[in-house]
Amino acid sequence: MDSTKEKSDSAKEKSDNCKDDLLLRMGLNDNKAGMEGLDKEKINKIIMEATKGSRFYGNELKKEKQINQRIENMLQQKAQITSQQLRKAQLQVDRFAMELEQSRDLNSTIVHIDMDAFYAAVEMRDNPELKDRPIAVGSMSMLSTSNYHARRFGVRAAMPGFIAKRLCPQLIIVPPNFDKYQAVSREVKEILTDYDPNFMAMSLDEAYLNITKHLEERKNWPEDKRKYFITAGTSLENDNPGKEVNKLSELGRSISPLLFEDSPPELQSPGNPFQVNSEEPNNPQTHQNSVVFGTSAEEVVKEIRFRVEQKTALTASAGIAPNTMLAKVCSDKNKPNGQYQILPNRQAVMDFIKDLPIRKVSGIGKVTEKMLKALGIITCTELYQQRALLSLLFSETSWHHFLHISLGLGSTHLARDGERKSRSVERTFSEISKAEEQYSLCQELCSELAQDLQKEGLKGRTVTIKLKNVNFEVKTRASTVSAVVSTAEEIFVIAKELLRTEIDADFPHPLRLRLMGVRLSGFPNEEEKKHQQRSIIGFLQPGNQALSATSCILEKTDKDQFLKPAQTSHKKSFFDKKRSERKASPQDTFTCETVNKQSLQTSQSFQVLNKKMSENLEVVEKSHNCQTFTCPVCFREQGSISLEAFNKHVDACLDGPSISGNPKMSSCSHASSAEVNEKENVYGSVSLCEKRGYETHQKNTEIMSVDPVELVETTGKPSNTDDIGVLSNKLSEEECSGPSSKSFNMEHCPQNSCTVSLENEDVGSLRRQESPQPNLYEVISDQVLVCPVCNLEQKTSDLTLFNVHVDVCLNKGIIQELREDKINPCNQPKESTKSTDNLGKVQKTGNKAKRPGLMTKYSASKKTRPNNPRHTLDVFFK
DNA sequence: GCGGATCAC
DNA sequence: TATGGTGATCCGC
Repeated sequence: MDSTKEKSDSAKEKSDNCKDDLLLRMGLNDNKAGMEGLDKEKINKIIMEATKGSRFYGNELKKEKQINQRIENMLQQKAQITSQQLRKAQLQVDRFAMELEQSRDLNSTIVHIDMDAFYAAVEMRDNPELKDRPIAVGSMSMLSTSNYHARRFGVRAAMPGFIAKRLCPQLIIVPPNFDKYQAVSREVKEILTDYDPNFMAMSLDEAYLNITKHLEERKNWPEDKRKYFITAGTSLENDNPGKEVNKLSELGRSISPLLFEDSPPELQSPGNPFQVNSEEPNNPQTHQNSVVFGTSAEEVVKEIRFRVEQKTALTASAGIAPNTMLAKVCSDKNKPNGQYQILPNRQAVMDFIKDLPIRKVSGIGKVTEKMLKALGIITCTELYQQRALLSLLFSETSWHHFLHISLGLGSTHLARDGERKSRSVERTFSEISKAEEQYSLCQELCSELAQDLQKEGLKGRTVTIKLKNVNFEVKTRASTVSAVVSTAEEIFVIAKELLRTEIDADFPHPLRLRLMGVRLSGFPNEEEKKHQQRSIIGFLQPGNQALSATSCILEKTDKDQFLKPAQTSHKKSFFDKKRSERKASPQDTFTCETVNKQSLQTSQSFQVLNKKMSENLEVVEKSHNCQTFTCPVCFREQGSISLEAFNKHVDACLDGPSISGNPKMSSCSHASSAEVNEKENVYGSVSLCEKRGYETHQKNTEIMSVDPVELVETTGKPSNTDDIGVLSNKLSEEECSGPSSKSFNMEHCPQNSCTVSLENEDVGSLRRQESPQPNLYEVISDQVLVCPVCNLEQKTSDLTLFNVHVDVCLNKGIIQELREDKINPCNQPKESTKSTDNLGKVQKTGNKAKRPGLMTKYSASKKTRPNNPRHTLDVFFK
């Protein structure tokens, strides 16, 4: 009877914050008279008092309204379904159900292991003072878990600590110690490996095992291979010194008394420490100091739990079933420190499923539960009965999922962890409204993210920022660039721009933020990486005639490794600064940092740059014949000259080192590689380093372009080309470390010519091409690059950063603004002249005719960004 | 590709 | 005083 109470301990309830649902769930916290704890009314009252009127609650109400609207939409749609449609759907769904039934696989034995109140249990184990007391792990702001004692007071995971304290003033909140949990988790996983080397860890305290193979082998195992000695753990000794511990019947409580004493007494059936639901003929045999486990699945799982407890003094619960979906539900059934098995036959599965509330199933969350409840569906049986209707109201993915659940079907093999798809960092803080602080924070997040990315060697193309305002409204903004990025600086260039757009959009009102996050995704898969690899090899292959434009997508140089960790320069973190309330000057708090390094960009920059250039040319073209042009080669403004004159300048720029009207241009080299080599070997290498040291104010840009056709022709000198791929690595590693560094740089950069035409035809052809002409630009700049899109000087010598900036420029469509305001996007946010829009404001949307999806079909609202379109160049310069 | 949402842990 | 962080996926644009 009361064991059903403990079922409610499932992880699912942990994360629910919605008060309505909380109220419902609290019914599971009722206590017997005289017992310590709170009844549900008290719990709900306290929670409501602590919650009501808060911004958080306001947002919860708003979200609830949206869900209700979705439900209303769904019910409307349901009302329009004809009986004929329903019959047709029934046939279709039943056909599919039949197929599923035929493919039902009962041959696998899947185990789900779940450590009981893991973090809390570890803390209790390691601190005897916490024994017998209600504890939770987390902070005043948020708890990640609570022990069973605390749960009697309604203290749950995902509940803010300050509310928990009101529920249970004696509650001890222990700060989390993840390193320790990790170490314990490793110990557990070592055991699991013995039963399934390919087990799937879902988190520190949860894992799936496929023990099918183990069972097969185990059949023939002699007894001593299944025999384990019982050792009393340390926690045991300070519990009940005189207690007899070497009997299995005592294991449950004696070895890990802490948890058990918190458990409802009815779970502690003295003669049966392992909660099992079937009569097992070969229960563990206890001897003097050892125990022998049988060969059945149930015995295996007992053995696992026994070993885990012996090793860690912590208990685990487990579920055994023919598939993962069922095993997961099972592990929850006899929690804590229990196990449950669904025997591998259809009847057993269906019996189990019959009255199972759908909410118990992984994947059915709060919202889905509510929507299905509106259709009268609470149990799996009802889910099955309504299958035809569901197929008409939900997306295919969704109703397929529902059908699987209602038939008790699930995955029978443990999918190997796929490749990571994204990496992110986010942080909650007390309100931050000042733009410069927001930028500064953003920069810090980018640095953190970059560190994480570097550890895993990840580079991606899409940067997403996440903002949550003080009203708990969340929005994300993403930007995809044409080449992978990974360093803090690269990511920040993009993130900053996204942030700036949002700040501008709300101007003159500040963004009142409580959370900010940065994510990188769009990692190239293995195939793409290989392709890039092949491309670079093909590109550099001597005599390669079939040099296609696409083959020029080269691997970006791996310069991060020689980039000084950006963070090391930060003595104090943003938060530290805030905390100490030492206000730095605006320039300090937010500047687009000049990257103190020089990097040679061999590859993708060409693609990016070329694209930008071609688009820039269009810009120029569209802005009539007399304009301020910026040379795409030397990046100097050419003043108001005609296209023809500008073209001549570009040609000249490409043709020779001396450029008319550009006194600051130190070289725009078209020397032979030998010349360059010599020159740089003798002078350049040293001078560049020196320049950075002593002449940092001086602008110095060197540009080389490489026409691939000529490159191929000149590959008779292998030394010129073979090493291009590693060129920047070497260069930057040795950057400024000695005279040799720069010579390397030049040595491998074959000179060449590149003609840039502003004739319409050429511009058009550039534009039309998916991939630009395979020209390879290498820009070496000591100080300043000029963005060919926005025409503004970029305070960076890092070409990749520069390219990212250009990408961002294009993506955000800020060219016009920039040209007008002459505001560098790397600098302080400008005062936007844009009127505030209703960005983020909720608007109703009409019903769509298409088949609904679970998540959005019945969406109650839609956000629009009327004044913040994703401009394309075409739009901009129309 | 983007943005909002849902879900798990 | 005070309601998390990370990753994945789906769906409609």
